[in-house]
Amino acid sequence: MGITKSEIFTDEQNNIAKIAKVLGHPARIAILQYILKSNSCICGELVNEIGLAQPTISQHLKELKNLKLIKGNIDGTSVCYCIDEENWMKIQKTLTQFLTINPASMCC
Amino acid sequence: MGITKSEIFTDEQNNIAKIAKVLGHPARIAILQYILKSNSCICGELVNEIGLAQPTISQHLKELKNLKLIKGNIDGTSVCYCIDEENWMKIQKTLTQFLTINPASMCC
DNA sequence: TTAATTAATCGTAATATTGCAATATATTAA
DNA sequence: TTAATATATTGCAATATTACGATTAATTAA
Repeated sequence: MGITKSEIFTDEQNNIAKIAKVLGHPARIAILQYILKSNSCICGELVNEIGLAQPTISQHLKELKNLKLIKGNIDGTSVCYCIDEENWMKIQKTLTQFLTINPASMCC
Repeated sequence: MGITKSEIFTDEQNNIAKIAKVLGHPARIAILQYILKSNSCICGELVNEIGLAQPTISQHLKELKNLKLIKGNIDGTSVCYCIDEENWMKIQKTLTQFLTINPASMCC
């Protein structure tokens, strides 16, 4: 089918999966790493830095924006993207919390 | 196209994305949460617990096994799945490290 | 205004994912 | 052995994702 049955899962499960899904592409990881690395905001340099076409980068940026990992500020003809600190922290917390194992639950 | 250009990204970027991709489905999150919650290992209860067909669950389990988040022990006709603690920790570290922002890099 | 620049959107082809019925495999029980 | 049970695999249909050329929209420079 190709369609995920979101209805049968909890909001938390859907939320964690949604976050992970957006992080599940190397181009988006590369974009985030580049923004994190650059002390200042960046814009279309991503197209040169990463070897993907401009519409492709734009599409990936859109997904990162939708999840609110980044935000874009229009600066002349270009757009400056930066980390959306507040939401990043929330997302970080959600994933970190999920990944934190209670060792007592292990058995094999 | 639908094909990810893995060659143009670093191993680290591909690795982080691969991990996130596996976590990017609510059924797999639900499976992991169930294993974590149950004090003992589980097997086909997942099919009853989660509202998906047996082959679908089996497929999701396979992906979790491939990433080594879980491991399966054959126990009679059933299979007991549990967290692969060692690898889970590694994966946890990889993601957590990536998500840890250096606040100095923010600008907007 | 017009040209240049930059980024977003549209349309589309190629590939991947999700889900399940049917089937195969493997182990245990009788 | 045969039947029963549990899980994995195969094959397929429906949908999603990735990537990019072409185009559009928006801003700045001349």
